[in-house]
Amino acid sequence: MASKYQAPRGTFDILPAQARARARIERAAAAIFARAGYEPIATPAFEDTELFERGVGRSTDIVRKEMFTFEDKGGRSITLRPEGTAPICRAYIEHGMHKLAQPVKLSYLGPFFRHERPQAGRHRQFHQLGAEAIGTDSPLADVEAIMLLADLLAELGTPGVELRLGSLGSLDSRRAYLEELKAHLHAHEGELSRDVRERIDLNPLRAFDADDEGTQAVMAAAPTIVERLDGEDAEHFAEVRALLEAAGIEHTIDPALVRGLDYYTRTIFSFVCEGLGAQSEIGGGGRYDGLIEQLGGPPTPAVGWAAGIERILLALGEDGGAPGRDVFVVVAEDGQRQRALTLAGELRHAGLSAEVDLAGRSLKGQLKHADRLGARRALILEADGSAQLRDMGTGRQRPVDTARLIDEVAGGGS
RNA sequence: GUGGGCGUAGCUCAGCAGGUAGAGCUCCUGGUUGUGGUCCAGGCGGUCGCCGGUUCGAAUCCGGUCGCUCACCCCA
Repeated sequence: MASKYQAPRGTFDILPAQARARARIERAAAAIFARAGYEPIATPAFEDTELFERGVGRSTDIVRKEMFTFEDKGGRSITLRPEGTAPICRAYIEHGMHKLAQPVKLSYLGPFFRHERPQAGRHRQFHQLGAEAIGTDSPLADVEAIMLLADLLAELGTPGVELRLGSLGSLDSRRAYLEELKAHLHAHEGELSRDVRERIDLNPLRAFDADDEGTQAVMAAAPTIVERLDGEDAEHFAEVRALLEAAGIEHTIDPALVRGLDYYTRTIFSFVCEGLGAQSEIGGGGRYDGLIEQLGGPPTPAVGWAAGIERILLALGEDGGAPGRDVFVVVAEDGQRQRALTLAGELRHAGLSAEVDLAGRSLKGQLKHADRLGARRALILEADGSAQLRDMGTGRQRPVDTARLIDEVAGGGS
């Protein structure tokens, strides 16, 4: 344990057992994305700092205190990406994707970086997978996106998942609403908990999920943003809700739903999972109709989400299980080692997993090793050139002809 | 950035009215003159996070520091 070097704070090594559990998630997501036509895209792990300042918003915690920012040798300010949507929008604009058939549907998977104090479900380098549908303001796109994440979580068997839904309206109506909410809170300052009172101007929405009674009473009479949506925004939200109902996706309206980025408009949503610790959000997203224009592109509505892979793993409680092997080739006598490797090669070319002892173990040691690896069968090569195929489950073995090895292994049960 | 808990073998931990380090698991070897999974024996493996202080003597006490972890904040 006294190793001199450790993975940097908030980072971690993904060891083989973990890698297997992650691979399952990644495969499931890739299949869901492919079937729905969300094509993979990958953007760099770092971008110009300004992309995030303009895209995510200078007032957000992410930009104010959580970015890994440094200067490159040319004096440019570079930032390790804290989120995936702004870079994808940058790519959309840079490659003129507005000229493609709209919407452009994309999916991604990769590492992201935020300089936060680590805790359960929160790391400095973490992994997200996500989807974006760019170029349509149809509520159908909002619901299709939500369906993808709901499907993924369901297919993985994630327990206790809940969908929270909200709408922010346009940037203007959102700003107006927040002023109204602050005014309401200021008018009742005396009845609020100290915590909430101190954050009225910083984060008034948080007052909605305060536990103390005084605050709850004030919030019961507070305006909600959903009530303040104007005509088109209200209609859009109603359609999203109706479509979710039609798709059989349960959800609850949450007036306090918070997103960490400034660019969201209209629909926002969050999948939460109890029992994850303090970081209960497993994935979330929303519509960002103004972002692409904000970044210098043509006015382009879009919707998308991201989910935290570490959070999904936490919710699944998975360890990855044992890898297993189809065959372990054992030698009864050292002179057979070269032949063992050759035969393992044949098995591998046939699509089977096969290993040989690389450590000079005794016959007994090799079988023990095969057992530890979870090998289903052991092929034992005798000094006289004959061979036995041993079923590691039952302990039964029979002679086999290594000239017809693939047939022998594929055919017989043992 | 703030607060709580914790830092002893690869892993999980015991040891702590201060006397100079242990267990289980893992791994390797043997018991089994060819054959694993149970059992038994042996072996490998530790600057007791680091620095300093008290003491004849510290893993055990004190101070500092670093790290991990949980929570606040905030979020994937």
